[in-house]
Amino acid sequence: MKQISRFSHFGELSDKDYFRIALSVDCVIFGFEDGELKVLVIKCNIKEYKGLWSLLGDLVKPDEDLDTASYRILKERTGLDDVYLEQVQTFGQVGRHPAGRVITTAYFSLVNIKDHQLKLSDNELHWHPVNEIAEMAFDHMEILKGCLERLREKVIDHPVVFNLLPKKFSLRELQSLYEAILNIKLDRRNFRKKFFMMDWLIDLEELEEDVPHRPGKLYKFNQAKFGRKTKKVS
Amino acid sequence: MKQISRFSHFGELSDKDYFRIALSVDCVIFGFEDGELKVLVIKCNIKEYKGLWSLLGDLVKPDEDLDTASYRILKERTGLDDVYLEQVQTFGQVGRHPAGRVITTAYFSLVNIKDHQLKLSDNELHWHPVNEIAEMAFDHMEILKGCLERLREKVIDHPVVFNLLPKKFSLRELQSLYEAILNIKLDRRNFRKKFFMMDWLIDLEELEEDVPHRPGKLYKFNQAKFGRKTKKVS
DNA sequence: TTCAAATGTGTATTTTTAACACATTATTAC
DNA sequence: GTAATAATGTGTTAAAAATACACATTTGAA
Repeated sequence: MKQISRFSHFGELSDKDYFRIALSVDCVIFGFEDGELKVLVIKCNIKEYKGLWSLLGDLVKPDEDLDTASYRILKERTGLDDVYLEQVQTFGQVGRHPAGRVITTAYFSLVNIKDHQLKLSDNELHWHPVNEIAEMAFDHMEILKGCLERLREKVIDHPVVFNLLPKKFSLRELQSLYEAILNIKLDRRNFRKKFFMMDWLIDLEELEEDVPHRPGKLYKFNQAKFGRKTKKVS
Repeated sequence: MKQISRFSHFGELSDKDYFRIALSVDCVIFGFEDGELKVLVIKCNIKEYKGLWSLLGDLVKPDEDLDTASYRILKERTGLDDVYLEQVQTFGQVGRHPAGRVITTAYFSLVNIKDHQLKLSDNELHWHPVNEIAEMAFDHMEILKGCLERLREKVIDHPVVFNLLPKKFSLRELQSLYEAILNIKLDRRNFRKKFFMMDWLIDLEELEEDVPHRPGKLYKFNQAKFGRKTKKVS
């Protein structure tokens, strides 16, 4: 109770208010490729979790905001600037990291895989199908699940999936993306009807190329209608 | 980049991976009284925010999980054990706390005000109508807004509001609670119909007492249908 | 030229949500 | 005890949203 009082009411933090704690952010970076939802992971080298996949994360710096830290990681890892990023949950279990007390705040982000293919090769980074991951290092499986669930809730009401697609895309690609995220089959006619009604799409009057079948029309996201990408749409 | 590698891949955290950071949790404790949604606040005594309301929070202990810390605060402040608690968001802006770098994880909780009236008197705690708070200490206004928004989303699909009511309640009380949370008027007939359809309620075959009008039937929450209070219902 | 595969399109049905009014019951005031 | 007050309790109709469903068209490939 004394500690509460000191903390809530009176001046500076005293030495014993601090302890050896590290703060990190972990990014669940989603991508979409070959009809599958994928997540960017890296092989874990610490002995406790040798060989398992882990998420991309880093310690937060003393003078760095949480959001800034996660943007930094994304930039460093994917080279991408203008990505969708959303804080999901903070994981603070005492024993979650073998190296000590590390609290991590999880973010999910949505990127178009094609936009940064080049950066991947010389690295141990890897796009892994979300559905095919059963085990990860640390509590990263739990983090991944939490972020996936949040993504699923999000896409139902909010136009965020466009961050996973190239600028121009067909309705088939869009539908297949929703099916991959939600893990369900959708009716093509109802899907199209709904999207046209919502007015989220702009018809580019162009056709797909290099597809082994009748090409579909290409669309782009009606961004003007929603303002900044990362802003929540009500 | 070196720091990323050390952190992600190799053994122990080195000294420079730590910095003077304090971790806290803040609880937005909601209650319902006199037809209003209220939040439990305390007068802030630090000079920068003298006289403003602040949320109830405390530093997390070195060996304490985040969830445990927020339960502890609730227990200390309200005397209540079995409360609904949900993590909402972590606030880590560099300058958010005048005493130093303090990162806080916000939780909201739902309690029945009547259950712990006694504990309040000798304290500076105060139940304040949510709608009448315009300014708070620190970034607590932002935290409150975030939690309120989360609560609003939550109550639409999930049976959590019962935590704000006494064991026995009338449909009028229940509806008035929804109206207070969502800040809208609801149609009484549709409201009742919906609740009976959802099968969330058990008719206690009792009537209200001490009401200055025709008493309504009393109900209790159909808890058996949903398992643990704090568990998410899909 | 034919085949395969995906595009593009509309209607009927069901379900959900929203709007809406009056008789009944208990309390209170006279 | 009678009348006034105030809230309870109850169904139907209309509108909107979600779902189910089939066939002709276009292009690429064989």
